[in-house]
Amino acid sequence: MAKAKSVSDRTLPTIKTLAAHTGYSIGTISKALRGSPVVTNATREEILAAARELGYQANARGMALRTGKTYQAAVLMPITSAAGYEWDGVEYTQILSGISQALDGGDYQLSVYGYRSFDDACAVARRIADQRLADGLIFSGVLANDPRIAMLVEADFPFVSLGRCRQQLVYAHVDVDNEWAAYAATARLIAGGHQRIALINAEPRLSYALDRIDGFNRAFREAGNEPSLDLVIGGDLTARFGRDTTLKLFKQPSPPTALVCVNEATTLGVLSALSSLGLRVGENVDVIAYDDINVSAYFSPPITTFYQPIELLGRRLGEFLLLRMVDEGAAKLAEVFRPELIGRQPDNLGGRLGRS
Amino acid sequence: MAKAKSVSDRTLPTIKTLAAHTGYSIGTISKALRGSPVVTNATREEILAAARELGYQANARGMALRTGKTYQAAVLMPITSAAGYEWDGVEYTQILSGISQALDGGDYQLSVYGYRSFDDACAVARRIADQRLADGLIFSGVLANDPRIAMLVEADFPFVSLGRCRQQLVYAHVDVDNEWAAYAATARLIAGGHQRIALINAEPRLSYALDRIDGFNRAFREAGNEPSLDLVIGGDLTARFGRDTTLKLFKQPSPPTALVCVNEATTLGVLSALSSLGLRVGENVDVIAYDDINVSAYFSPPITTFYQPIELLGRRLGEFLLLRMVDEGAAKLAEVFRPELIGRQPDNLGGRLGRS
DNA sequence: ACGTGCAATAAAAACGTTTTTATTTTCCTT
DNA sequence: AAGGAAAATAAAAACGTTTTTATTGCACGT
Repeated sequence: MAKAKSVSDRTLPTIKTLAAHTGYSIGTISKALRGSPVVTNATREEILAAARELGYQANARGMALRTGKTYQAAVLMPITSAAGYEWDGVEYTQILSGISQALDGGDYQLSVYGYRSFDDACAVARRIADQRLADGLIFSGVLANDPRIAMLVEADFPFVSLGRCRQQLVYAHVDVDNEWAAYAATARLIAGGHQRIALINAEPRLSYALDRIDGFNRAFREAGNEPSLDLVIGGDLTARFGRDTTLKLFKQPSPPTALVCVNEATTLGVLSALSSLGLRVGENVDVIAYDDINVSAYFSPPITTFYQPIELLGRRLGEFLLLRMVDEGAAKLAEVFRPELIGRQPDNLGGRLGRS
Repeated sequence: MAKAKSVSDRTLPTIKTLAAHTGYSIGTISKALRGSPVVTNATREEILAAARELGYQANARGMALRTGKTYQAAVLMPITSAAGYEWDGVEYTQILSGISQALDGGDYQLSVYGYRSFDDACAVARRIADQRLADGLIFSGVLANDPRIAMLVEADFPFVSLGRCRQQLVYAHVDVDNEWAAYAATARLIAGGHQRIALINAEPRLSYALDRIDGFNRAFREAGNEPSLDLVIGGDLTARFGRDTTLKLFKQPSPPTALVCVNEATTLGVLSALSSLGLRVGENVDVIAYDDINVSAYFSPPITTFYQPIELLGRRLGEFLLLRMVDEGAAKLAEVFRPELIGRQPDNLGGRLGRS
């Protein structure tokens, strides 16, 4: 039985193969392939033809070693522990998908680094920058005071963050306008007659959780009311958190009459809790949420949400990183998306707002 | 204003730095660091101490170039197009998380390759193997007759697939026992008195979709009934597909009385449709589903599911790949997980089965 | 005392590139 | 027709490793 020719047997054509094949020196081959103007057009054509013929592909490791570049774009990804896994972090599929789209066809390869804790994330980021494991870095889960941003800015290492910190630093980033998002949702509920509004929020050390609280407060302030700050709860964004929190809130002497939920997983938990409490959305209580994987339309009842174009955020992250890696200034690379309201049955706040 | 020292200014310690620092030659340094037995213990200690002191870390590119290894583990990931994004592929977060856990601490770096179509996936797989862009490959979405498996086996390139094809080939894989899973769900419904059972399935070119149909058929056969094959529908596994399909099924003259749903996204769509049709799960109709991101407990009503340990599958994929890359035979690297039933209200099939 | 064999280390080559420096060729100027 | 600048290409060096080959020093047996 003849053993199949293993992929490791064959040897790939290198620049040397091309040199032998065409009679030019390896230096000339290299220059021709890189499009250097010092080689004659005729020579270049000849070499390119040979490259095509032999199926030559530049060896990334050789290039990397010589140039010092890695041709890797690193992404930090939170790793969930197996135990109580629930929906958590699912939007990462979209983010990676977007980044991958941006990188597609270019020279950069997407490299994923998992981390288990924030400290871990910092350590990994530092290692990537210090050892130049990649030419650039993308990460999310930005804290109000994020040491990664400070460190990377200081080191002048190319990166793009999904989210903004609260320090006065210039860096490339993409974000959702969380302040406005929370403001708009809260204002809509206030206009609908609500005073006791709960905010099911992310952990308050996260920068965007603070932004949401700011928007929440602004809505009350503009309406001339005191914000119901006792109803602002932060936690991990799982369905369980949504349910547990809701059950707790409605045990209070003065429960909320409406809830703003920061993602769909918590929303699902909130709806589950409301249903088990015998409360009906749109009648006894109102809920406004934010999309991440866009299934709110299928909840019972369907929930009015603000749509966040997560995949687009991902694509922009990738695009910005590419620019940043070719030394585009960080100042220009910033984009903040405003979520878009998608009204759904039976959110009849619009009606209550006096429109009909 | 003094410019911050950029990360690209400093030069990292190399094996040469260590050589200069200790007085040994670079060859000896290399051997000492790799733990070769030819160097004296005293020398090794001395060199390791110097390495620690200078914070030396081996340069992956240098190693890669010399050894021909890439120290990259590639993963093929489906890329969803931005347009109608819905939940699709969210389980990839868990899979990547599991793989990342397996790779953690080792020498291999996780490299993600996006693909937009099956042909694209094949092309990317071939490129990875041909050009040795990575030392190993993981992919999912296996077809009954999957050209990637045939090609990689033929080339003897290390890989692990999530899913099994229907060709007689020896290759490392991890899978869910889909035949059994569908069998168990269908049998449970048949025992509960159902005859007209729908199977909301993946596209039938996918190997596991066929496995599910097999199990579905076996359950009917063992009960001595004709399977309701007209109620087996394949499609993309979105919530929209679940809803549209359900609405269609219940317009038929002879609609199903129970449904088996292949993942949670479709389940959500199915529930949404049932609700809009005025049907109540556990009363007019029964539903059994399969977990992917484990939120079925929060559906209204909560749905009985078979739990699939997706993150564990991911971890096993990574573990198997590591073994495969050090030349462990593929034959030993196979594991098929059986999902576990998680009964939830208001699935009262248990009651109807005559237990009480 | 003197090769022998072995242990320890040094030196050199190689992996596939890019880049710098050197050489050859061409062609223009006088 | 000779000299020299410019153009084209070749040669060599370098990136950081690992591995193969060469060298050194030393203990040993005779």
